[in-house]
Amino acid sequence: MERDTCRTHFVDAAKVESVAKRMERDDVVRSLAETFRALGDPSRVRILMALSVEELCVCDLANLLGISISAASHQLRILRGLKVVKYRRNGKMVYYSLDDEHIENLFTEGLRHVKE
Amino acid sequence: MERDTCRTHFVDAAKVESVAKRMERDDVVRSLAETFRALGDPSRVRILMALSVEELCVCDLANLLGISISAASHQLRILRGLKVVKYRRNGKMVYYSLDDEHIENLFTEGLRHVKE
DNA sequence: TTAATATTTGAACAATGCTTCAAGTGACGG
DNA sequence: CCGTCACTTGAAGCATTGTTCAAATATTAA
Repeated sequence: MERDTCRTHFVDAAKVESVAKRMERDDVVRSLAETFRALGDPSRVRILMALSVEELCVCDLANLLGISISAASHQLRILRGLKVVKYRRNGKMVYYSLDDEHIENLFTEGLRHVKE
Repeated sequence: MERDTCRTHFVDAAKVESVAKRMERDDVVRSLAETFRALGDPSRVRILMALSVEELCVCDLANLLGISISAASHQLRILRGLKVVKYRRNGKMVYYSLDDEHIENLFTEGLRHVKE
């Protein structure tokens, strides 16, 4: 059935089996990928960077990143949906901040990696 | 010039200025985003998951994930290019493993986040 | 060298994503 | 209630991405 696999039996079936047992469920894999993808955009990385310093309103964020308020809001919506950022409303303004310390850690660990 | 910004002066210019100083250079932002995006795909998350257990050849990986060898190789190329995984050749086989412990940490920290 | 195997690569196609523009909420003040 | 301001949302257009198929490379064995 599998047409595109290795023809020999050099595949270590036992090894594959033992690794297979350690794999997470599909929905976990899916949301993990979604979360990483959410962080995989320059504007959204800058948002994380800014919010790792302090909370900001949408307007300040947009000014800081040099993008339109609409664009900023769209990005924040994605991050919000994945619990990367949280927000609080104060009158007309909405202030965003990082959701939890896992995000902070993800961000700093990522930074360390790209900086070698 | 900026047409889509807030009209009032409720923008906290001092705050924005101080945050702006803490922002990383553009190329750092760019590669951080690239790295996160590289992790932002279910197949590639599974690759990380598998390789966090032990090194595997392309064929075993493809079997494990249920994707074609060609597809696996394409994904590995992306991860290789971003120093997420490294490889060693042994005869005809190529064994892949995670590049460094930053990646391992990124992965486990991400897992913790999606699992609440 | 030739054949076989493991992996890589290129091109093409459908699907997804980011940005912009325009219209829609929600909150406050007059 | 009406207008304004901060923000959100929907739709359209264009770019990017993941997969597949086919052809190419690399290594080993005969």
